[in-house]
Amino acid sequence: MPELPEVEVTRRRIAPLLEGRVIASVTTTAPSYFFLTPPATLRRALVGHRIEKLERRGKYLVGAIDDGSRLLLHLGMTGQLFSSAVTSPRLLRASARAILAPEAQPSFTPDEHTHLRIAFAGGGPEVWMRDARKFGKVEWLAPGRASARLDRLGDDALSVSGALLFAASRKRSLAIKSLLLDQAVLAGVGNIYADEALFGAGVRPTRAAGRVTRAECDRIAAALRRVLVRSIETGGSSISDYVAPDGADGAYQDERRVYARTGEPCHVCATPVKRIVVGQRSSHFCARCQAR
DNA sequence: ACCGCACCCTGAGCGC
DNA sequence: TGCGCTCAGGGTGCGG
Repeated sequence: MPELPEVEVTRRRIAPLLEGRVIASVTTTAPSYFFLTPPATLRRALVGHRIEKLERRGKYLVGAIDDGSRLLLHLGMTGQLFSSAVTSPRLLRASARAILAPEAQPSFTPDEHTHLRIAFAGGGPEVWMRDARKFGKVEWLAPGRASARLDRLGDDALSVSGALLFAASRKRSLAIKSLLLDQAVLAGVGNIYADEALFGAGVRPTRAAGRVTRAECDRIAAALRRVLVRSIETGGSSISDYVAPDGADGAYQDERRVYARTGEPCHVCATPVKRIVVGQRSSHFCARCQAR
């Protein structure tokens, strides 16, 4: 679900609820691979402490805690991080959505997928994390402790340059689309924005990375920055699960040019958008606008 | 070193 | 209605 724009919008809107508040309690579901740090350890580490600042590294949220430790959150494919005070149809199953009229939908109550609930001293809305597929992650890092996951990440995708893409792609035989998705090259790019950027640059997703020219790298970098910034401005893409912490939907899905538009006409030339598989991920492009 | 693949899960939507 | 199938915004670890 969440790529850089959705994670950034989440960070901006959840930070006011989180930053500087003393954590009163931490409630979790049972231990599972979702918790890289076991729930009991997590509770001990967080209760009584404050998250001073919430930052973003690629698709990770990193909370800086008052004792120098850090809390890492990753939303995986279906992760949702939100205020306990909000409701949204996206927090409900389709079956529940179908039964209840929108005005009759009660505020969300924690279900079996609500893996983390953080309450604060002095009350107010809690911060809840829900993830049906459990591809997300929660990890606590003791003071001074490095994180292999964070250390692996390349430059943040918002600061991508053509020079960086050109250097990273030389002598690489994989598809340029797969290179863009490699978090060690660029942190934050996911399937939607890789497809959208390649469309914007007029480059086919299957092109061998090593054969992409310097001029094309410049165009890809510019298009990537453009779609990421625009998506943040519009609140991200709400395609199936993504909901902002305040319960609002994003609107960038309405500005997509190719992603999940298979068979629909290209907005530029009306050629039906094609869907193929590149590196085990569905990929969408216009065969006319994105020449071989 | 690089690259493709299986795998970690649940739920929606489709054809029959 | 229900079954079986495919698909889904991510990341890791393995083997060739």
